[in-house]
Amino acid sequence: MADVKITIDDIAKELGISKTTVSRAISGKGRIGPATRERVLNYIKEHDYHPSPLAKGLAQSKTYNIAWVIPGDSTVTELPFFQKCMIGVSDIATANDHDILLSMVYEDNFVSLERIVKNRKVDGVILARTLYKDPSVEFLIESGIPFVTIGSTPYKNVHQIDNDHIGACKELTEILLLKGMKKLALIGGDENHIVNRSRKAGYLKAFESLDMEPDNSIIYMNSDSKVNTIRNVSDALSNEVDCIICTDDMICVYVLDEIRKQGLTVPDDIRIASFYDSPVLESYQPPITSLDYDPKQLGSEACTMLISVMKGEEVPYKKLLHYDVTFKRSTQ
Amino acid sequence: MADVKITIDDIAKELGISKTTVSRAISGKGRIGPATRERVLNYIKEHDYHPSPLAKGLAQSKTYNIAWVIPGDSTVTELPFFQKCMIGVSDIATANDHDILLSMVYEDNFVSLERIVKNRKVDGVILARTLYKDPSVEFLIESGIPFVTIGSTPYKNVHQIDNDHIGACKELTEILLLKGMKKLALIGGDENHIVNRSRKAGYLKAFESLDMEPDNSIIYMNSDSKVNTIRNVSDALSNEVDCIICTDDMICVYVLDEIRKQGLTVPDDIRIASFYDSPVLESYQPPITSLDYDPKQLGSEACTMLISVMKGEEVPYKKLLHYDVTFKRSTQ
DNA sequence: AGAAGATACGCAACCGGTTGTGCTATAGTT
DNA sequence: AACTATAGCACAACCGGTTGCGTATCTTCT
Repeated sequence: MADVKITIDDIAKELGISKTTVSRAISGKGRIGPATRERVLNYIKEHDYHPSPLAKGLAQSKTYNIAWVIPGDSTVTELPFFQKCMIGVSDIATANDHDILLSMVYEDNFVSLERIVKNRKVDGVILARTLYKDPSVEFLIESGIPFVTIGSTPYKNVHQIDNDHIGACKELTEILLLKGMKKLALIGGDENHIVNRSRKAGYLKAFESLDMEPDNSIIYMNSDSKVNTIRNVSDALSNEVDCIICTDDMICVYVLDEIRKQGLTVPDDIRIASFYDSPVLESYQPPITSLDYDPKQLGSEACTMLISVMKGEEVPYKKLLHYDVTFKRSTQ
Repeated sequence: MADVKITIDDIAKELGISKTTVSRAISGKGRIGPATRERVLNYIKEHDYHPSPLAKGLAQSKTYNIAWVIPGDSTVTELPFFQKCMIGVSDIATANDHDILLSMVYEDNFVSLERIVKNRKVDGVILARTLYKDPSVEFLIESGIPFVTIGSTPYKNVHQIDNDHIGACKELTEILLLKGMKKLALIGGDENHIVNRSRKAGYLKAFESLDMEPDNSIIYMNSDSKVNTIRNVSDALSNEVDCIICTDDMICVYVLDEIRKQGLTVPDDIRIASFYDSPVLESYQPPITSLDYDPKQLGSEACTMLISVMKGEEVPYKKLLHYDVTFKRSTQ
């Protein structure tokens, strides 16, 4: 640390060779004698030399950074989902000598992302958003920068990765239907959000595959607030449903509260199923049927995908990660 | 976007002036005619020119990046705390034309941080960690890079910012003591973590200020697992305590579970108080006494502090943020 | 009107690397 | 022995900005 700052020129001078040679010794590219190479590498180890990423970047028009773009909206940041994802991204990025530049965007603005991309501070972008139709995707397409989205989008020829929400919810719904549920309600949030949209699609698919007809009057996709959710539960109960699937576990908490208030018990009077998005239901009694998935894996797969894309490799545009359909917390 | 990439030279040539002048027009430094300046600025707007941060950085030995360092350990990432903090950091950084480079560190290694600092990819560091004694702080001191820590550290002459956990817990304890609690237990996690350590200190201070003697046999600072916590609760109950303060709300959940199991009710048989670290207690019935603080503010203050430090300004080493002691969720 | 000072701008070096090209000595071929 | 191929290395241009210094033009003052 004492050495103020040591450059490639210093090394060249010290070793009596040209900086070209030093550079080649480090990168391993170009023709270089093994003995010389060894000398340089040793010198570098000894003196704890780290090449300036700025200079390197300037010369190669690369930054060795990737952008990690997540929503900053308060409702989303309550969930540990993105934070877990980020660990996966971080691991893979670090392993590939890339650093992560953070960008927080909001439902109605992504200036932070624009800045980073237009300034060319990154070589690629991982866009982790929740909206199905998302203007920032269009921006990225325009810009020409390599990117992958976490969460499905309707845009074509965009690299995207997601958990198989459709498949998981289809499976869950099928299981419940086969268990004999007659009136199976779905209570979910805004369909502009990928997760809700997908889970509803899975719900419908299950009916289709079993050749049954879903009852649209007990599908509630506007449960964005506690108030709405409670209204929907009441309505469902007055419709005498025997089971409710919640598209996320925050909704599930409200549903359970309301059911308890009305004097009903789970699972005797009514069954409840949900997805494991956050730990709020972790210690709930009785344990709730909920499906697991692994955000960290989602992150690392996304990063792996992006790095391939940045290398110019041919990568399939879409990848789905399967849920762990083992009902870990279920007693039902 | 069509223009492949436009450089400062292009602009100079196009406008028939030197790149020096263009550079000065942009930065505003150096003597330049207002008319010329206007021309350049207009051209830039028109052609959506963004100077290369790499070139700029290389020339000035600055990166315009700051590192955001957080723990990647799974127990920590469950909490939305750091994510909320990050929003504050992001806002301030963006407003000051800085970007955020992410670094995930672990209790037993901070290679990611080392890499970023040694590679000079950042101009400053915000270290958001939970350990009281933290080797990465020593590393940062050694390196000479400007940094601030979120969370108090015992190191001297280190810029640090934290919520006033001591003050808040002191106040909470005092209130409870003044309400007449005779046997007031404290159940907390490992004292190597800043928060636990501070809250215990506040607890003790309260007794001191009221000239009372704390009972060490009902202070349990090893509640790091559910098992330990439950054992501690049992022990406290057998000691016939009339109130329990939990150092965090995850502990509080376990405490409440156990109390319920033993057939006791809150707050009639026993009172429970905690801190609002995550939303797990949000919908608990009955609402639990818990103190609020604002992670986002913590983040933005930390970033503001860092930027001052980077500018070389004189900044007090320590700053405490006060809690909102309004007992929002309390009915007790 | 001439000198002094201020203003506007250009020249060229520099930040710290990468890389295409060319030169030289050695090894390999016939 | 003469000729080519190749390995090992250096030169110098280049990436895209910033900045100290020098110069030409314009004010201003006496």
